[in-house]
Amino acid sequence: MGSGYECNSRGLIMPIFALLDCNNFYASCERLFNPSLNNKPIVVLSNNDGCIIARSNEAKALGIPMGEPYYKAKSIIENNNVAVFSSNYTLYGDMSRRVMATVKGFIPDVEIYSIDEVFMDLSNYPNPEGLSKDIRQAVTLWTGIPVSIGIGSSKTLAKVANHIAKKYTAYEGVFHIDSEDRRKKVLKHFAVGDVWGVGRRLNKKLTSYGVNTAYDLSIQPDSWVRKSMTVVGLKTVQELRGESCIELELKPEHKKMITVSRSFGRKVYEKSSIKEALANFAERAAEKLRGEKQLTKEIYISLYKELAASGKANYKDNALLKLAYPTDSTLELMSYVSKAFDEIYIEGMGYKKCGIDLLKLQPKSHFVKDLFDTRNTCKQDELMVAIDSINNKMGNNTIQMATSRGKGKWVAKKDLKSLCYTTRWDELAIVG
DNA sequence: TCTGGGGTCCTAGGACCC
DNA sequence: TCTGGGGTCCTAGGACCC
Repeated sequence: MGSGYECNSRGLIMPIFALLDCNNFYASCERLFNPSLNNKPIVVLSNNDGCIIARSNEAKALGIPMGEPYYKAKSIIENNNVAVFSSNYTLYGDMSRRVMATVKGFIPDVEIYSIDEVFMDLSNYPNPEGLSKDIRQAVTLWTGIPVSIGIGSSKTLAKVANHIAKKYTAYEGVFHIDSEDRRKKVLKHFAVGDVWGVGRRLNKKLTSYGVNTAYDLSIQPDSWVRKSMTVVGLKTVQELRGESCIELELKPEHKKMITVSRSFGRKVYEKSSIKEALANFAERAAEKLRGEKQLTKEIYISLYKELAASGKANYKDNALLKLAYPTDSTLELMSYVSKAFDEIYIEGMGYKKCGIDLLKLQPKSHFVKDLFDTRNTCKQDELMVAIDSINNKMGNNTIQMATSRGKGKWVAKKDLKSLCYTTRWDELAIVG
């Protein structure tokens, strides 16, 4: 306590990681702008209003499971007056930025791990626990989002500690695995399936071998772990023992792929509708790509059809396009996608979903035009910059390519979406 | 054409995460 | 057992080479 450094059994200095995680993030965001929902159950639905992806504590207490299809939970929801929202990613993204900005005000060295989680390196701070309490308080005060913080000598242990901080209110939202005794005690009561890196599949396998708790896993021999969980699992196990193997990623690496895909609200047969959807996705993907300041060299197009007869739910038709020259132009992407689509589309087929991936990305700054490249890239760049800046200022889709704007038969259902309280002038929250 | 052994590169698919 | 969309990483296996 007090030095800011922990030592392991060999007397080596160990790093200190903290993980801040927003409690029931999406549900908390919705509640923020609707105080009448305080202490009331809330659920948030996935795209397409398909299933439940976030629940307030009250909704969890009602026994509504995570990932439950909406229609299955409908009776519980109606009987208990549960507030239901379609997901509103604009709102969540904006609230996330506010939370992260608050954290960065305390700790400059952070890794934003997901929309509602951030890892911090507290190795050089004398009182990690006190500091975490201050951060937690500031985030609550300045953003209204409740958060929990877990502290440990590896990222995996910080994750475990975070679970404890959330579960046991007596710790007031901050829990530190600060000794060997505490580490063992905690891991012995921690289900192996809840460990970061152990998914459904591995959980099943491990429990079948009698490895039920995180502690059980942590004492397995390396060779066995390597064999049954690959090198990834070995890292997890070492981290559970308190040895840090997964470093903080302070600077986000360049993205390796960009995906835009969507399920349709229903089966879609019209060629023009699917083409319109793909054009939309190409547009979105190109925007993301330019936002990342990268170019793409490969486009992967997938159409998902439903094969009722085969028992298999989804069957996929793909096309992989390798581009002669890397690009970030919406126009080029759209024309490639459109041509490839014509080749894989089957007349009369009912499609349930489609999407595109951009692969083999490379930084735009590294691009050198060669003699055989006859594209007018400068002119396209100017056009794209103009479109992006207008769309940024005036809202998405202010300017859109004609092929991507249509009747929108493919558009997903979003019946219960809340307003964009923080990002759109016309939907600002009204105080009064 | 198979006979051996060894190596690299690429892709598809699986498993995990939020 | 797929209910959603967007990611990353690892491995097995095929193609191809000597």
